[in-house]
Amino acid sequence: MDKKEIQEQRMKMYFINATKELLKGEGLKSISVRNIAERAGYSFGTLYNYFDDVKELIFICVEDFQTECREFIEERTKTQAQGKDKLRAIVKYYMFYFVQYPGIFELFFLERANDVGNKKSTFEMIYSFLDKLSRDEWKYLVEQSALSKQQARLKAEITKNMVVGMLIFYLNRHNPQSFDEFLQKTEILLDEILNF
Amino acid sequence: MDKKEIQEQRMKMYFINATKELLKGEGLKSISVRNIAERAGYSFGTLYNYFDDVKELIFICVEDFQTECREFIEERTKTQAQGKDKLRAIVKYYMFYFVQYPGIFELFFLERANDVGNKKSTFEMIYSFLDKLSRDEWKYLVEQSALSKQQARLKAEITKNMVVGMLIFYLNRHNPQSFDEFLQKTEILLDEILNF
DNA sequence: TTGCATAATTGAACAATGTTCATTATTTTT
DNA sequence: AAAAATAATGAACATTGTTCAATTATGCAA
Repeated sequence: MDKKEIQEQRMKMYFINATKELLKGEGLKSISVRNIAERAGYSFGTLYNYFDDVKELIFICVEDFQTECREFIEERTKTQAQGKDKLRAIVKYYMFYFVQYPGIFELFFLERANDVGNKKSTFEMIYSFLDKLSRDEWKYLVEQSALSKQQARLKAEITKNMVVGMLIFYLNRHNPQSFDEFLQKTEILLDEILNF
Repeated sequence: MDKKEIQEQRMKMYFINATKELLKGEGLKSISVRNIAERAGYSFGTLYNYFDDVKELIFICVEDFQTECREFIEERTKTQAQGKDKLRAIVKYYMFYFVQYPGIFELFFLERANDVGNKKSTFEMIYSFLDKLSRDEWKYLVEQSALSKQQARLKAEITKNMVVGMLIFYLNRHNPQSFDEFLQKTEILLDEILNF
């Protein structure tokens, strides 16, 4: 039935939006079934009529946040001309997005891949997310003969992994202590990687 | 009293060793107060006569594991002559140690810095751990005029952060899937960073 | 409108978590 | 041996995710 479909989707949305609000606000630690359900205006039991478990709900949020993150970056970099500067900016705003929403960072990178199935593709999406965001710029630099295709691949890989490490230390360990220092460090290390 | 001191230390050791065994074996997820206490041969309540909370117990393990990790690396690299190869080897075995004990990786890098005080220094120790392990090699390379002091600092920083990112993706997300691929990727990326 | 059948919502109940604390057991001192 | 001090214990509490029988709401046919 069509009506059923619409109603079910609407119900799901209530829970999804509640979860997204909590993740943005308080982060992963504030997520509980009872919390989500209360914010959605239903009992915690009702949640299980629409989702198998709380993980399913949380991983639905990942895709929404990815879209949001992409838009966040594009808004801030679309006017820039192709090249190193734009590449740097993309990576920078990619990091800033997660600094703004540490809960989403946890969700994207720290949540364990316990089990199976459909989540595999979600993880793959997260892993290649920065690659997709910066692909055009690396490609452009290769076409400009600024560096070889192989070197671009390696530097992109180094960047991708380094960025996660930096975010861990900053968000989980307050190292560096201030955002200013973090910003400065980001710039300096990206400069070193793009120093060709 | 001296006797009291010895007895208390001994009691602490029972719990610490039980915790270390669990971390090495099953990882952080298998850690529970009742689990630790059972393995130590006492009630879970007894644990609280010797530790403020389970976090204190866990963070004591960090220092022990750091010593173990340092020895693990030194055993495998002490015969090598100073230079790039040894530096690569140190970083590699640093990573291998955590691949061997993913629970210790979680403990070192993923456990949140919730609160205060004495843990600050523990986190600082963890953060600078790879720096300390590889300091002599970077210094040697600078002395050999292979690269500038500033560049060495930056490359060390890039490496430190990248390594954590790579371990996250490998241990938490099974990316790459096999240890062989992970090993290969490690070598290639370290080569690129040390390509001077 | 009424009555029945189907569907959706609910929260009590369960297991597992960390932590507290009054009670019990042990050891030390007198 | 009795008293005092110390240590060990597990019942109890507040959380957590999840299940499911019972309740409430809804849709539909008569």
